[in-house]
Amino acid sequence: MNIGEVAEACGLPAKTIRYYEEIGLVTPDRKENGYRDFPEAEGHKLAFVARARSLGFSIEDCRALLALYDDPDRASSDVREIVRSHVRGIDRKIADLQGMRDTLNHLVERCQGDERPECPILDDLAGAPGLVR
Amino acid sequence: MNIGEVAEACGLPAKTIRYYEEIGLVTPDRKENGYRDFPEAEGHKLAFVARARSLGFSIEDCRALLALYDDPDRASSDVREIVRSHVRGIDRKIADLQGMRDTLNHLVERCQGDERPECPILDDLAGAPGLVR
DNA sequence: GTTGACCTTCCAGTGACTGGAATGTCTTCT
DNA sequence: AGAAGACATTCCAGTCACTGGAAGGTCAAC
Repeated sequence: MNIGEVAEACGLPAKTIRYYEEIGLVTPDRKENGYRDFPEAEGHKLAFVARARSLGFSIEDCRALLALYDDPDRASSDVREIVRSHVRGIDRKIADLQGMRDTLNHLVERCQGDERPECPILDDLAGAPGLVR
Repeated sequence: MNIGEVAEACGLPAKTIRYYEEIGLVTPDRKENGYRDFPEAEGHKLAFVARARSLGFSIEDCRALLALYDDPDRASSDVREIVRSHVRGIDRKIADLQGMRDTLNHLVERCQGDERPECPILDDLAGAPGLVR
């Protein structure tokens, strides 16, 4: 399979697939003309990585997950631990974002949003002791 | 004020403050010995940016907010629009992360997490038609 | 005079791509 | 046979917001 076909199949841009080869996530063959040739297994790996990335895993997580995927003697607890740790990270991010959103929503509520310069949002950012801090 | 003092005061690393000068967010004076000298107004700007960054605003948002902060003829609606747009972005991120978390939690629930290789998580990533997809 | 804390600039690296230039190859049409 | 257009290749640079480190200058205290 050419890079274009495998890109179409797994939903990743060709540029990204070349990058994944560069960092050693996949190792396609080469045809005589220098074109990459992806056997089925490499296409599967790319689809695997695409799905893992869409679930927020880092490239290094993907590398670890791929290694487990390739290892018939893996322990499923190893997989689960990677995933659990990732979920903890996601939970932290969600909590951070919710904190920001709540603060910002309070500020937006208190701002008239008209043509006048008075603005509790700027006052807060400038360090004025607001109600919500 | 030296960079170290202002860093202490606003809670930003000195490196970050130098970077902010490089990209034109702040413009400290210079002493005869070449050291940066931050007048009070520049220290306030840094504190402003530090707070805005902690609320997730991009550097370019900070630049726009600083410009409004400096403009006595601003309209508070301009401020509010920047903030609202930022909140929309945060909401999108939260929704994305919650989607990931829910999917991952379902997968973790179905994985035994023992010494055996069978693993619904890997099956899902590999594209097996799982229950939760 | 020497230590140590502070300051300076400059360069390189992070993560995960993405864009673009310059060039080569393949397929199809005339 | 030649030309167009779609595909492929490599390499370099840029993104965002810093962060680390090297090599060196300055200042205050002992």
